[in-house]
Amino acid sequence: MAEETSYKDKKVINIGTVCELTGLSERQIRYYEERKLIFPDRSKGKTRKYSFNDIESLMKIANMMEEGTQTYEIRQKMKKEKEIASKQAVRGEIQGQLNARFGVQDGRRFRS
Amino acid sequence: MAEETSYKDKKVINIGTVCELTGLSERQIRYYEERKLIFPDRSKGKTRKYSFNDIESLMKIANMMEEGTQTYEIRQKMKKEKEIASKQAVRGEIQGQLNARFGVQDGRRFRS
DNA sequence: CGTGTAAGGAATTCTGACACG
DNA sequence: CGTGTAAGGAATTCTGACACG
Repeated sequence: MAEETSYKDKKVINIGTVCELTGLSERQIRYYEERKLIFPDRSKGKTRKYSFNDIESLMKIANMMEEGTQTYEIRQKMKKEKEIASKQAVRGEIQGQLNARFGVQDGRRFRS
Repeated sequence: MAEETSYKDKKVINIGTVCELTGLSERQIRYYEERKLIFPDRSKGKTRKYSFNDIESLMKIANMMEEGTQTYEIRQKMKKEKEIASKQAVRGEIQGQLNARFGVQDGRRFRS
């Protein structure tokens, strides 16, 4: 259940490297940010910083763009996925509370 | 046994970001490279690229330096650790070959 | 030995705009 | 709408060297 997110989510990659990893141009990457599809951090000097997660998102975006999907539609789709994920998180939390009270460990039940 | 190395090993981080993450100066980081303690990649434009693994190494190096260890000794120590790791890799490989021939699956033995 | 710094240049990134369609 | 490009400036990074110790 616990995931290794520390590296995937850290925004440390410059736009030039993102271009290499995704095959996209700087122009495209900045435009997708303008259209609210990705959200890089900024360093003091204003340079954009991306995470590996951002890169994965960009590759998915690139695929959808190739299929002719518009940025607006992509944003809609991402919003929906986010809602689903959030519902699953709530469900997981409730499940966790149930487990804490009524007990499940390594698949075996117990009473606390 | 299979590890998620794809992100940890990818050299994508610029030196400025490494400074922020490690608290070291550019000068220090470049010097440790000169002393063969780290080995960043280079982009076309000659800028250095580091991985998260490099950053972890640098933090260990920083700790040893604070304790007064010399770069030479650190390099020796790293060499030894590398040898140990390599021996373990060999052992793991042999074990894998044994398993392939005589069989272990999910902890249960089998004959092929 | 390990690190700071000023020096000068090269590579990187940024923004706003014009262009095409 | 999505992307290329030239423009000018600002931030980043690089190397080799001098300094201190």
